[in-house]
Amino acid sequence: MSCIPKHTQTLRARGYRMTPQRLSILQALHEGGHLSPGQVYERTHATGMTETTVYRTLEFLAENGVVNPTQVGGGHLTYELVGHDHHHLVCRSCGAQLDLAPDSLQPAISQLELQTGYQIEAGHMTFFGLCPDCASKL
Amino acid sequence: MSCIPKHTQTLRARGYRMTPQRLSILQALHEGGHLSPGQVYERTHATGMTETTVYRTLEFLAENGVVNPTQVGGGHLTYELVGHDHHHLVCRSCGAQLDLAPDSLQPAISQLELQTGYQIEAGHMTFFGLCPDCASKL
DNA sequence: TATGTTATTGATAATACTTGCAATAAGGAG
DNA sequence: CTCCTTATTGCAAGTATTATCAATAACATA
Repeated sequence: MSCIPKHTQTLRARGYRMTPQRLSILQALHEGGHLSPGQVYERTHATGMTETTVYRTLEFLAENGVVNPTQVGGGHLTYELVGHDHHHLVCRSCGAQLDLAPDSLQPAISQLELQTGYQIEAGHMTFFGLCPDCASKL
Repeated sequence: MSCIPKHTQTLRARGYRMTPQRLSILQALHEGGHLSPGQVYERTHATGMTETTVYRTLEFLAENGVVNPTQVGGGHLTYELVGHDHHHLVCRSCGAQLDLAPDSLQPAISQLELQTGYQIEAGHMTFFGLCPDCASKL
């Protein structure tokens, strides 16, 4: 079951349009998990996708809450569909990555929502730190 | 009082060197708060700084825990000295930003450290969400 | 189903960022 | 103080990302 029709509705309701390019990118993210703009382009350019469109569409989808932008490692951005939520913990020294349960931050986030009145969408946060191995070596 | 001598020691202890370029970049961050690579370059190129060196040095300092890379808004990275810790909450619709107290995440982070064994350095996290105004409009 | 409005795309050009390598200089050893 | 090792820099060339604008096509309406 795909959640793509739902996103189509969301966008239409706001006056935007669903296009083959947007569908193709959503499909790629649905199958691929986190992908960088370059990886999205690789998976979609067979159908006549442009790099410009990939970048623009990913940013557009992020603004509309359909995908989450995530900073993994050294300053590079990846994107993933909302609803595939989980958090990352990456070692700043060796780069080792750990996935964290989506609700591991829930208490903290609920607390922040109460304090600020914001409706927080923190489906995909990345924390940096030192893994036990590297911490013991430094 | 500057904390730069302390960072010099840290780097030397690991076999790295302190250079005029690194000092100049640390100084700029000390005065400027968060800065993008471009902003760092603007503030330092009078002394003969290269763009390449700015990018390389910021990445180097981040790897060594001297600066925090922070993703603010649409995929662009800024850096700031550690020790100026606080978190951000930015509205994905109108861009409004709120600063959060540095210890507002402490309980959650301590919890994660226990679970994973990692030593987490989350001095500067950015959360996205909807501010009360935008939430009511959509 | 045909039509009009306007969101979206693609091509091009500009800017931002990264990589490779030879030349330089930090800082430990003598 | 001088020399040596090698971390660091600058240059030049490559790749990634963003901006501009005319041409296209989604989809609401009749």
